Amino acid sequence: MNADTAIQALGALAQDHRLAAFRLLVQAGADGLPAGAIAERLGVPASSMSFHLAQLSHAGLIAQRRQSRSLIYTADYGAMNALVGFLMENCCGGVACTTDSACPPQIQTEKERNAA
Amino acid sequence: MNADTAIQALGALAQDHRLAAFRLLVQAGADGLPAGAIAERLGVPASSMSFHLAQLSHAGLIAQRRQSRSLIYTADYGAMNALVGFLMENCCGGVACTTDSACPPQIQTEKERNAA
DNA sequence: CTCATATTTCGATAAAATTCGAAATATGAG
DNA sequence: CTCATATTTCGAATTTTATCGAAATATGAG
Repeated sequence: MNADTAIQALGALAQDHRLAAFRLLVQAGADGLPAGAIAERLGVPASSMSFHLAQLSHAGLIAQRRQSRSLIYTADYGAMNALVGFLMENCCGGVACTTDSACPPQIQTEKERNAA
Repeated sequence: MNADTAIQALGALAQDHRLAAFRLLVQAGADGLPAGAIAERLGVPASSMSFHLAQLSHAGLIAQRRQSRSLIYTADYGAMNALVGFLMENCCGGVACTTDSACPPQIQTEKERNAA
């Protein structure tokens, strides 16, 4: 993941309705949730929620599929993983930035993965 | 870490100059860097950089100390760690969201830590 | 085809973030 | 005290985000 992609993802999550929506989708798992259900559970008008879902989608954090009349959104765990990986590699000095590091040398950097 | 704090931190990192500045500070380690050096290395006017450093500081991601005429900024690894922890706990389904999970059950949730 | 449901797109407005020069503040040197 | 350096704060302009009702699009039922 490059910095521009990371900024897109960080920005997508840096908004309360979007973070809440993403968390709902993470909880919902592979089944996902239809746009209307997300909007209703968060008390946000459908058109506003649609705007936020588009942001998350554009950032690659969620995927969309149609099921009859509903558009079902699902969290993309891979994208989230990539974001966390980026933060750990670029913003934690290359090492897991935990003090009570339970698992310090196990984290493989992107470079190491590419080399393997 | 609660959602509001996480949103602050995510928003602080979701901007190219700020992300770049934070990465410089991570590289610089405990010594940190003076505001002027960051601004110069990123080619950003001092007043603009000052604005961005204030955002990062307000989000708790960096700390400030005065050394003679310079204000030295340093990355706060603990805050970064907390952010990564929040993302892993709340946005990865409670488990490390890695597919090739090197260290899956080792990650302790905030609840587990509080209980211990 | 017509109607109802689910959701997005449009458009206009309001709110927040970004930019950066100029002026103000803080510190130290002579 | 006066001057130079380092940085922030202020103010004003520009750009980006967020909000939400109304209209448009997509799908399926009868």
